[in-house]
Amino acid sequence: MAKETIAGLAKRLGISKASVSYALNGQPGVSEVTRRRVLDLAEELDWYPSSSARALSRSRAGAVGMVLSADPLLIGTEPYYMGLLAGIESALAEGDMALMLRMVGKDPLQEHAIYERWSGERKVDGVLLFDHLHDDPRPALLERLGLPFVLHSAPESARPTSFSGTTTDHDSDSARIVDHLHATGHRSIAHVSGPHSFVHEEERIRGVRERADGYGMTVVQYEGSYALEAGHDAIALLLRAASAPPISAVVLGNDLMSMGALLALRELGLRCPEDVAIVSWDDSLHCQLASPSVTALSRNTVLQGRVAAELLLLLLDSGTLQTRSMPSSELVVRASTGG
Amino acid sequence: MAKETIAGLAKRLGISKASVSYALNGQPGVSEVTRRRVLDLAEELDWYPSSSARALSRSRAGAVGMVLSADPLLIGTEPYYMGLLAGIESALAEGDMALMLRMVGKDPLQEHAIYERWSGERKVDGVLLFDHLHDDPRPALLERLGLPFVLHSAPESARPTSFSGTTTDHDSDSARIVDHLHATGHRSIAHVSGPHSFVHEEERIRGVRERADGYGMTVVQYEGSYALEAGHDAIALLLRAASAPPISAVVLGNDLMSMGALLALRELGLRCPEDVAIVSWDDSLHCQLASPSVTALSRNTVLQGRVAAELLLLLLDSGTLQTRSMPSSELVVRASTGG
DNA sequence: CTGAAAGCGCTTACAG
DNA sequence: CTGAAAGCGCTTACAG
Repeated sequence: MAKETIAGLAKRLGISKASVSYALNGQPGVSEVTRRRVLDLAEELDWYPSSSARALSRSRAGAVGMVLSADPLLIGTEPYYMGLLAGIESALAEGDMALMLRMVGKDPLQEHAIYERWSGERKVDGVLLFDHLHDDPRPALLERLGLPFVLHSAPESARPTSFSGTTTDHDSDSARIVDHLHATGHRSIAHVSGPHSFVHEEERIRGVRERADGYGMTVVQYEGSYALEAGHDAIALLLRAASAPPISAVVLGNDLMSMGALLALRELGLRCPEDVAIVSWDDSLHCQLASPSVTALSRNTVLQGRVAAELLLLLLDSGTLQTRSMPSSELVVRASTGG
Repeated sequence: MAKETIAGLAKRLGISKASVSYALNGQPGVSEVTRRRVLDLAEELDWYPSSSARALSRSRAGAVGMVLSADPLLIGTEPYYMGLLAGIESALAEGDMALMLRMVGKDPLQEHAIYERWSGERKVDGVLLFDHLHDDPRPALLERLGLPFVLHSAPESARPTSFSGTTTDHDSDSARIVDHLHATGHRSIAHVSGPHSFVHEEERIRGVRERADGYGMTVVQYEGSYALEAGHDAIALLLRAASAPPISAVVLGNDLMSMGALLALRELGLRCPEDVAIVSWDDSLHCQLASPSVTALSRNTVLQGRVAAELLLLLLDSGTLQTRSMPSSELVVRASTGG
């Protein structure tokens, strides 16, 4: 069977290609009777319009792009990204948009090159941006390229002027964690964040410090890499440095570093939570399975992906810039803080 | 700046569109001088040919599709899929092919509908098939649709007659595991597999049984779902059933079930490995972090994805059907078997 | 409501 | 080696 085309359908039905197209796309310009006949025939023949022909004539790719730019090792072990992907995918599928996925290392130039290419080839209609960086060059680049985008976890201050984005209330997340530690008796804590180059880490750091200050708690900050080893090394360093009062709880920026912290405590012969309590800024199966299980901030990553994708669809369909705040996270209290 | 086109470049250079096209695509039909001028101008203008126009005139989408069809919860926690994706992506990027990703639940009809659509819209040039099922309807469907595909982990018996595929030597994997258990003194073991509907599970089951038989070992088989709870429940059930000699080691089909098994042992007050040893058929960070750490078969999932993608590219470029066997896995011995 | 025609931006025989 | 032209399969003003 030769591939059917719109011309073929038109001939079979004795009408013009235009009518078939109108019928297919729900456009006015055909009678209901004709429309039904077209739709029925398409269904009967299992026929779908060619995506590339459509893309060419509509000047719309029908796809959005996402670059996963992180240490491949991290991506593989971080459940965070899979959740994000699942959410994105579900929203895109509903909007009949395809997801174009690329994974590259931490090299920003590679990521930029992909955007240039996508824009030049008109391969995607828009882009999803995650992990907002301090002085992030990507928004300006995408604007120059004319590629619409949604910035996930944009700073609260970013009003929907030049781009769409989701915002996360890091202050509230920070407060949740610090409040819990204060309530369980901790007065001197450490905060092992992810890289300061991420905007969300800056905000978390400020949030934790301000909340702790409010309670008169001491907080030592340490910059980690999100890798398990970073959590391990941070603990070793922080607990070696004699501080008064001694650190009795450590907040770590993700689940991997929290696992590293647990390992380090074990090596040092320290008990958790009796000697040192642990809180993870990301929940995952690792936190649940660890012994002791780890108290963690549960952010709904699937929902986050979904909302970001929805904002992008909205932007592409109607040009509407919008900011949506993510629902606040929940602290799941487990054994690592005596839960 | 209006979008450049091939016609624009041709005009600027005072040559025909055809020449520009030939130059761009490395085709004969242009002098080296002209080719250079074209390439230089394209570079200077940051210009790339429109992917949809290309796709339409070449009748080639420039993308391959992959449907992740599994319990979303499983996908999120299984590092397996991320590794696969990373490998696939790296091979495709080198071949200048895009990856079209869809995630659906376990409903096979949904997956089939996606293939029909992709084929009808000519949205992808080929498809990557994972998790080969017993009586898998997908190969026949894809053949009917005219969509080339690669079957990952096809049975050894499948010669490259009708499709390309990778093969895994499950016998050797099984032997590796059983040998280790036998060497560490176990004579009565249980094997908690994944669903029997997967071809690879059938082969593992046979492999384990045959090898155990060779040693005169007893082996009880149990069908799990790959979910953590399945591993948990299996342990409870298997150890309750009094068998002689009592089961002293359990092999579980993936890392999640192995974690469940560990939890169940703890609940039952049994020590691992002293009372019951554990082996996981998939290695992951979970196996490393668990206490005790879990002996696991380390399959290189990144490589597996890469090879599958390479086979598909080969098939699409040259029509060559080929079978490639995956390198055999390595058993990483850890504390759960007394390592 | 319908049809003939141009256009989307490439590739590719076909003549020169 | 180069150019003019047809074709890929849709969509969309534009006339009727």
